Amino acid sequence: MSITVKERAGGVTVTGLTHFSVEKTFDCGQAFRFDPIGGEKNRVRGIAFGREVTFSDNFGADGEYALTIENTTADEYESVWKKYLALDEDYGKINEELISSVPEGADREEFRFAVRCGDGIRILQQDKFETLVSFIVSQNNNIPRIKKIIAAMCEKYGRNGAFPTPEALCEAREEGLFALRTGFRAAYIFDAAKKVAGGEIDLDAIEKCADYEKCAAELKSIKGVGPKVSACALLFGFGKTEAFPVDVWMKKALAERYSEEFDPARFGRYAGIAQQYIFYRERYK
DNA sequence: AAACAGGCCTAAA
DNA sequence: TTTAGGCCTGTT
Repeated sequence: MSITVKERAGGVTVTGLTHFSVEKTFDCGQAFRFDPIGGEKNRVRGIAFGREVTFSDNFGADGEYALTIENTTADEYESVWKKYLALDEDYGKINEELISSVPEGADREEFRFAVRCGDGIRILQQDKFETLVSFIVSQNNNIPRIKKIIAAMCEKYGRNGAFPTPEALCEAREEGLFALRTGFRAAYIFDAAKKVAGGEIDLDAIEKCADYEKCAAELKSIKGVGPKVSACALLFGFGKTEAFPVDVWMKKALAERYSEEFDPARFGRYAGIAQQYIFYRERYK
């Protein structure tokens, strides 16, 4: 079944999708500027790349699954949202590949269950600088406060709702960032803004670089960016699906549900997608 | 009201 | 190389 895009008044409707869920994709903690509207978890509104947009999905009267994107055009879908939502990836195939990469036995069955729980999650490809800063803010923090801080940052230092540029955050200075209630993270955010704006760190080059460890090392030269933050930034903002962020939930899942022999490194180039399934299963099931 | 939140830094072994 | 405290803030 191939994907069909229909343009209509104020938006587009996409049919023929499989392995996609608005709710799971926006509820798994990778994006901080989207919220459900109308009490419906399968309808979220937010801002990405400076564009306000609404995503919703449902099964129509004919039983066909459809994704609706409001406030866009077919052209913009092709140039922006398709890549953002990772709709050009074959997640069905990826899922099979991931499952078969786990040695047969209890570990594989547990992972198969995690895939069933998390199926529908797509790894978004968000703005690089925004993702980097967002995950710096996320450390030792909780989702509601992370969202509040990001919103305040966009409000105060962004233009027309867009996430602030590195230059804008440099001008804010550490004091301005601290005033957003970022706490001890203010110095970290400022260091990131300074290094990116000054050209010391080239985010585009990192995106193009195929050497994952080199990319991670580069980001880790920013104060406040360690293994977890760099992995999340690379996964959700730089298209590095091999990144495997290990947080408290992952440690718990790996310790309690998988054997000693289980090695996440074997997931390979799509390890980050496996990570999301395991995380989602742990967090929500 | 003490503990905790999808970590990281620094100091010390 | 690994480990223990401490950190801003807002909630529970």
